[in-house]
Amino acid sequence: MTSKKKVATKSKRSGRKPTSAPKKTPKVKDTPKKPRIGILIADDHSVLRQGLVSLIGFEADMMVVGEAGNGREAVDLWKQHRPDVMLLDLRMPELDGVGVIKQIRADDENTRIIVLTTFDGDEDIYRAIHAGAKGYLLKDVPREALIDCIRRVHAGGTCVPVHLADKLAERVRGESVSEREIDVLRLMAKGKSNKEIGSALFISGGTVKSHVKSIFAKLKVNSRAEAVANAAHRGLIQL
Amino acid sequence: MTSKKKVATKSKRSGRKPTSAPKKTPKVKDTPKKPRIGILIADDHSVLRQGLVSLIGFEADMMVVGEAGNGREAVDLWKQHRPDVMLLDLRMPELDGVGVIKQIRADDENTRIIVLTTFDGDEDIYRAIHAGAKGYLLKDVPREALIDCIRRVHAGGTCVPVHLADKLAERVRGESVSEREIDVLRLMAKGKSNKEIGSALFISGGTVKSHVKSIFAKLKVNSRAEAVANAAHRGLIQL
DNA sequence: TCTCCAATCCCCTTTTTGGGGGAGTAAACA
DNA sequence: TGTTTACTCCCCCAAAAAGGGGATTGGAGA
Repeated sequence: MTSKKKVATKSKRSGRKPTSAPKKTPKVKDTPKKPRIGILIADDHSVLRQGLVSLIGFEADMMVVGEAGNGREAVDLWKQHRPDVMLLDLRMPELDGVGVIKQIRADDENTRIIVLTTFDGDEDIYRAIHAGAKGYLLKDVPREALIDCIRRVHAGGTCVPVHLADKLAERVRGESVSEREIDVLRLMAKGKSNKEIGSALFISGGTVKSHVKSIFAKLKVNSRAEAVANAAHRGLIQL
Repeated sequence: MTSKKKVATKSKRSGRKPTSAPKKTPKVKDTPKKPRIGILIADDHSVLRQGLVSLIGFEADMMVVGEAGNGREAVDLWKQHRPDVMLLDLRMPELDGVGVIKQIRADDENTRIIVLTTFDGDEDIYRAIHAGAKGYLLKDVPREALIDCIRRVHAGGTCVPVHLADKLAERVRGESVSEREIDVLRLMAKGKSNKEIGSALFISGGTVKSHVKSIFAKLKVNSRAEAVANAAHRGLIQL
């Protein structure tokens, strides 16, 4: 399953610290002194995995140590290889990205995980960062940004694109939707009336109405249909 | 922008017909007789493009002739290169996949286009196939299936995974939602009332109500909130 | 041609929603 | 300790939606 491409050892490394120590005689012994950044890839799209492997293959100071196609595999391979950096998709079969982060950080608080995903729903970002991800990239990142992000996170830093950071900040400022309200939202998306929602949650229809009112206020909408659309867009509920 | 990886000319070709004609002396003159399948890639995710380039690079009888990062670019590059097969993502900036298919088929009825996308919403599949796509793959396809699909489509065939074909069939059986009804759905998702929708579409609120009724019937739902959720899930509307 | 159906408009009734309030309890937080 | 906040429940009332019926037009297809 795992591709075994051999990296062409292009010298493009250490472009950030011009240490001005021009050893014109490249000693072969140098290589073991500088171990590569070991990277674990977890994504259910094989084509995308191949893209990452290929991109990372261009970098002399990085190497892919494993590829996982689902969440459980990701945790297993992490335990097996203990990579320096992990590239992780949020939406995966078996175990979703946030679950993977939580499980891994239960083992090692300091693991460097970069979430690389398609979705920019506020909730996804928030949950990933909150769970302990050090970076959050959308899959349309240019190649340089990805590589730069890996280096930054490996060095102990973080990386979140500005427009995503803005969403995060907005999310912190804005009032957050409570668990109970999300229960209501989910049933709302199934077409239930307040009374039906009340029955399902063992509360009165009037209470549901109160929840609905505060949902509207928090999401800044004024109808159930809009609330469902908004909540789905933010990633509060899955359709 | 376009990567210029040189293919390693791995001999893995014609693995389907074991012709049992083991030419131990590979004649160099063979190559021009068999021109490669020229492939154009259109996807807004650079990492995924890289993955495709890399995967296709392993095949001796295929080559990537161009990479587009959005719909408009895709059409331009198609006109410029006239590739044998085009791999196309549906969700792209500037111009979406279906729009690309339509524009290209206006020029050439016989273009072979494979839609390669993340979403399996019924509507996406239907629209793509209806617009003239020859193949429809989800991005989690294994590498072999992708290559096989390219060969099949290039040979004039089609390729749609069974579970997607099922959805297509189901869609044909079920009643389809009309354009006007989708207009209504879109405004519904924005929280508009029937009266507001009527004003926006220059029809009476009563007419909107009729549309809403038939939407409910077709989607088999009984509230606006559920209709929005269902329509979004099917890909009828985007949130 | 005739039929089907999308699109437009209308009637009726009952139920639900949306927008105002207020208010008590328990838990978390400063 | 006091304050906030999620969760629960209640009131009233106007507007909208849901569910039922029917009717006309014009175009696409059998």
